[in-house]
Amino acid sequence: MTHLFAGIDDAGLKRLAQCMKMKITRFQPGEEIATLDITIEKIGIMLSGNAHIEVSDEDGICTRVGSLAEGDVFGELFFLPHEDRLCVVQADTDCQVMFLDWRHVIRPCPHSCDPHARLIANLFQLAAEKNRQLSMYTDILSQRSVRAKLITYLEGLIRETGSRTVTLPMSLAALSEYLCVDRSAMMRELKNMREQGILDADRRVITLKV
Amino acid sequence: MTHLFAGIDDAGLKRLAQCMKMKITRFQPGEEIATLDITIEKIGIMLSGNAHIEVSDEDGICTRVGSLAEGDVFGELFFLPHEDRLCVVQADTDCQVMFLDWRHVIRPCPHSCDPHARLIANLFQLAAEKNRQLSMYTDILSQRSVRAKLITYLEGLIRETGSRTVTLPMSLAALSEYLCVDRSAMMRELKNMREQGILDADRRVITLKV
DNA sequence: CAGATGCTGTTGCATTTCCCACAGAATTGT
DNA sequence: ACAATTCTGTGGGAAATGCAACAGCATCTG
Repeated sequence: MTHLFAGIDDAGLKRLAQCMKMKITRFQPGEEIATLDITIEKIGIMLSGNAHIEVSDEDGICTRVGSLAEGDVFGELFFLPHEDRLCVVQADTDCQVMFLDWRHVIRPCPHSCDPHARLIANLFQLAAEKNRQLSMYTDILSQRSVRAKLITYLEGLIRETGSRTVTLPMSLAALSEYLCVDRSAMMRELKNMREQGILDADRRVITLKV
Repeated sequence: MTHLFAGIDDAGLKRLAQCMKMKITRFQPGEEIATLDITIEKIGIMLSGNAHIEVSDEDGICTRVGSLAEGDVFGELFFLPHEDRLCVVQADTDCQVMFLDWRHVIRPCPHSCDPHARLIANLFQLAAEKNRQLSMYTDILSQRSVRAKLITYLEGLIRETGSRTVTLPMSLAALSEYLCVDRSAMMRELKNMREQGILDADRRVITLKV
């Protein structure tokens, strides 16, 4: 995974910090870190701690739409909310967050410095990766049966890890939610596939044999 | 929808064209316009004609993953393929395509010109919008029932158009594919909802009454 | 105009998926 | 070490979904 400051050395970082007036702020658990608008304005980087993004619809019902941990980047660039919805980033633990001002990011600094170009490239790379993740997810969800969803998901994991035996990064219960299927239906399907020799499954360790 | 060159006047465009060596190429139907790699290299803008993006997996099976029409932008920034897959942009009709070189885009030109900053901002805006579209789609697909998928889709349309009565931008058959459900099941559900007074539906004109 | 094609609307039937409920295994917290 | 909680694995019965097939309309084409 690309890092926002990948390929930028300390000297470059210092220059950037001046160049675009980085600010670092601390937040307490429960505090509001930022609200996301419909225009791109800010970029935040989680330096430490955990947070989440939640959207509330017209009825005031909140839904968690994402989690943020150390190193993660957030902002309108990565999550552009719908027009009439309120979208908030909220701290779960103590957090340190660095803010960049969008206007300074896109306006090339008068020195036309190299770290600057690098930062922009990294930002694009991150946006592209986010994009790829999302389309991988729609790939899974567009499968019609529980079995096809499972296989598509597992193939993705296999592609990432390079091994046909994978360990699920979450509980089976959580997986069923991720795949948007009933847990018991998924367990049943796992059993069927095991019986048909399509895969081996022992708790969270699964080997796809197709 | 933001345009790639939004807010840039003719003088600015000319300057940009020099600045980043824009190239315009023609393509015949069926011709390959570009292949998308796993690193960001190029940005293409459809000036005229139609094309599509297709991915072929290890078995050589192609799947259409997107359509491009006049004004659309493509490139690794917007569709980053999986590591071991071949991804091709292919012309459906006669096409004129403008190419920008990625390196010239992110490297602020020595003149630090304003159109340049504008172009970068527009690119980001487009990426963010693409992102939003994708997450809207996952929103729909993550609904468990045909009814919930329909309602989520319609609410999205209503939000976009501002009217509770919407005309579907595709045939009902195409909609069922988009929602990843069986066509007859969807028709049945539409009838049920009509009978229950949840909506009015006459062919592609639907009014949501909730 | 006639024929072809594609879209819409409907139905019976098979299958899958969901919901609910339960019990043992594993994990966490005290 | 024990209690509490979560996770895993299973099953029956209900409900939703998918499949296949057909007929009426609309649209396109020569």
